[in-house]
Amino acid sequence: MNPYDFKTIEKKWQEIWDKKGIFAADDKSKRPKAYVLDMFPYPSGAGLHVGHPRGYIGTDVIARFMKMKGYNVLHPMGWDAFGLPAENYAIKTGIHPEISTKENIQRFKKQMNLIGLSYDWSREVNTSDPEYYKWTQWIFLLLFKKGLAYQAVLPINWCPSCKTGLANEEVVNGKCERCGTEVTKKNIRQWVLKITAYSQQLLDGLENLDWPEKIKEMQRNWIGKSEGADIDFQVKDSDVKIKVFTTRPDTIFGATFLVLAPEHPLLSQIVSKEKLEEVRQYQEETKKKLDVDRQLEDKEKTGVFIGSYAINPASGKEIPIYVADYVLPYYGYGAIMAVPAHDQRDMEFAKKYGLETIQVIQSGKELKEAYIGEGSLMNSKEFDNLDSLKAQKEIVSWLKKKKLGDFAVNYKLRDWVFSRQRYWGEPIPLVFCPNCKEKIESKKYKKNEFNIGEISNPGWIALEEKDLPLTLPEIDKFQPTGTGESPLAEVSYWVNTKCPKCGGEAKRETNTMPQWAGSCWYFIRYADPNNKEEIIDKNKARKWLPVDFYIGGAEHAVLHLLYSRFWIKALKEEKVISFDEPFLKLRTIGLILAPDGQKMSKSRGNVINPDDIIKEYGADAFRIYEMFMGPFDQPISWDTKSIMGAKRFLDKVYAVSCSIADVSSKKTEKLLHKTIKKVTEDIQEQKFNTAIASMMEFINNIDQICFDDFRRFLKLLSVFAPHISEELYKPESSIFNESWPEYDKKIVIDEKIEIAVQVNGKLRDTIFVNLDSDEEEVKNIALQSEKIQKYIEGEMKKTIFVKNKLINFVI
RNA sequence: GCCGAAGUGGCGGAAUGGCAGACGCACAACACUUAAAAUGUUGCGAGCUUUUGCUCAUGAGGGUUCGACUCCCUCCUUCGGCACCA
Repeated sequence: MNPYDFKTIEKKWQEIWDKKGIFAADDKSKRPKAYVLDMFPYPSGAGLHVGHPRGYIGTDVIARFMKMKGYNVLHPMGWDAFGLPAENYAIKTGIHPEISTKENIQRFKKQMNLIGLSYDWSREVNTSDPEYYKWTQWIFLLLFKKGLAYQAVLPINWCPSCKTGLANEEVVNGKCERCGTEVTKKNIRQWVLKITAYSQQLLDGLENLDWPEKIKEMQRNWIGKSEGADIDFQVKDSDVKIKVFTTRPDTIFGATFLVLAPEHPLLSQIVSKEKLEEVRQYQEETKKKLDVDRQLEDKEKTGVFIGSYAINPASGKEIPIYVADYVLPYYGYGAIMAVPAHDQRDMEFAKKYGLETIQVIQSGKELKEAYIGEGSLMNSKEFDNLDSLKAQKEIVSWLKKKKLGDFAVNYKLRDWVFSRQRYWGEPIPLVFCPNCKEKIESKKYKKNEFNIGEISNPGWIALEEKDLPLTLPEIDKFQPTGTGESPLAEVSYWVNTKCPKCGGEAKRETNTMPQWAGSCWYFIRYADPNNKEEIIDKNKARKWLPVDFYIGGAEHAVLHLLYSRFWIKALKEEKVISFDEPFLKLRTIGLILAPDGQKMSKSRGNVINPDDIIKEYGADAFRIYEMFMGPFDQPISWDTKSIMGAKRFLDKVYAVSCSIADVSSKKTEKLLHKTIKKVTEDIQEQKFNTAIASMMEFINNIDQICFDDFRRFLKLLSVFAPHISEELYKPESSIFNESWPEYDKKIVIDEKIEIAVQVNGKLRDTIFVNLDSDEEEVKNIALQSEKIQKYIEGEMKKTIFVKNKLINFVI
């Protein structure tokens, strides 16, 4: 048997597809649309390894399948091209990120084309292209004007030696990845987006999405809704009230102290003179700690009494106020009422500092550990003996009447820190104008002169749409400034500008946007990539959006998918688009690990390059193997040996094409229809591995096949192995312009079927019976079997009969 | 610690209440060949058995059921995610 010449065939068809534009999405077609999308990659310097294409091939199978099913398919690809590695590479080598990024994109594209992926390259987008990021900036301004952007001073990871801010991934074990210095915190002015304004909507929106339950659950946990109460604690001898959130207002009589986070804003007002120094020192200590350290598992609790007391609004008792780092500033109000009897952390803290413990829920046993369950109340005055769930409602209502508290909902979700002190990102299109600042602060401005964003961030003025894109200035020094600011801050000709509102002297914002910005909305742009007037034409938006099928790594379960959903909800409110969830159906890919079971990475030296595999076995064999190796959503180790199986299968298909008969045998015909059924169903459930297995069975078991039937088989194969299928199909234009084969229900059915005969649930024989035989008929045949007779001695208690499956005699 | 997923031949996996191991890899024997490779044919969970066949076997133990890889309980292991969340 001659192996087929994949090199020639694959190159030939890739060129034909490209020339004829077979896979271009048609803006004018009346056919129903299917938008099939990959998560676009960051074009790293390392190129693709064999793990990346798994998702791309899966998406490609679906896109080609949908096309043959009669859909007008949109299947684009692009580049998430801003990001840290390109900038770090520039710092090291002086090569401009734009240049290295362009080179990387070339390489990625070449590798993708070798695989034969059916992308519509006419719609390619690149997030670092000014024509693209013009619209990223446009969306930012829309959010800003809507009041969804605000400034805050927040700590960033800071390397005191490199004098630069660090991303979380650049901090390894609390040390700077580059120089090994201990990382500390530095407060920096940041832009923050109010994603929390959409907490409930983001939670509710998950309901109707066809996403893996696991991913939905992760988003729910991330949003972290909890219901409880806000309660005010009056500070003794002061006007200050400390607000806390609690999920257990029923335990309020057991609240014997308050704990504030070291970052709590009211701390300085209520700390006593004697304790001032001690508290300040504790705050400093906390600053040195990284979140990681602060959250270490069995770390001993630390804290400081601040010398002041608060009044428990229920019991009226005076309770001490502490500051401790186990209370986090971001969650709730950065302050808790501590109930040592019913919260383990509070109990540990109380034991260490000798604080009072009052049990208020009956637990039925001695309290060695905090009792966190439900029960009847005790030590709670008029609420005694009330069930804790009921007591929650009554106590909050009672506090509400006294104006000391109210029912409240709290979310774990935090607002999104949106600025980066970096060069290689989208410039934030704002200027700071002292003149306008004064105008806003003195309220001497006309109605509609300033937008909501400008009024709530005095001095910060939005660029006008006609001035977008605000492009990155060319620089050749990418080194960090040492002050924590972006390298852009050094480019004075760029920074100093005129205010678009008043024409006065102004300075540009030098922070840039995070990498997520471009990926929040790229799928919108694919529908209308070259539009210079609008972000997207309304008709095209209606035609293509939202995404019907989205495939990517589970590592994006929370951030990318959540941020993107947030932007879409805001854009819908502004009527830019008319859908409120971007990705209707989502499926995740299992990681491909190196043969050693480790993650593939350059540093481990275990990377397998798809180019080498394709050179040796061909793109079709590579594609078949990637889809055959195991369930699509499970992680799996690469095994180059096993690809031989895929190659042999294709060689066999090729051999069949050389011995075509005039008519197919009955056996072959039946098998063909069964295979069509199985492959169709499996593709719809992304069970690509079993779809391929059934095609292998088909090829292994046919005896005599005619060209028409062989072509039907090739259609099934074509979505997985497109090149060889095109070649053998001998098409007019392309096999992908043909329609997906249908199977005949009558042919699929077997008239005689084999069923299992069991005695006491153990298999003893199998017999052939007519399809749909009834119990009596099967019983008669089964009892004739000698094997069965051997086992049937004594009284038959009952017979279990499952039509077309089995008969079981219970003795 | 919590949440989630998973555990099946030498290996990747199939079967999600009804004949465990489809399909593939590796391996072995045979055929073709001067030879090797490639290809083809056959075999391939373990034990007992001359064959027929029998017994055991899906991480461990228990349970439900006529019947359990599949459902329930306890435990072990691995992988992922989250982690002092008030």
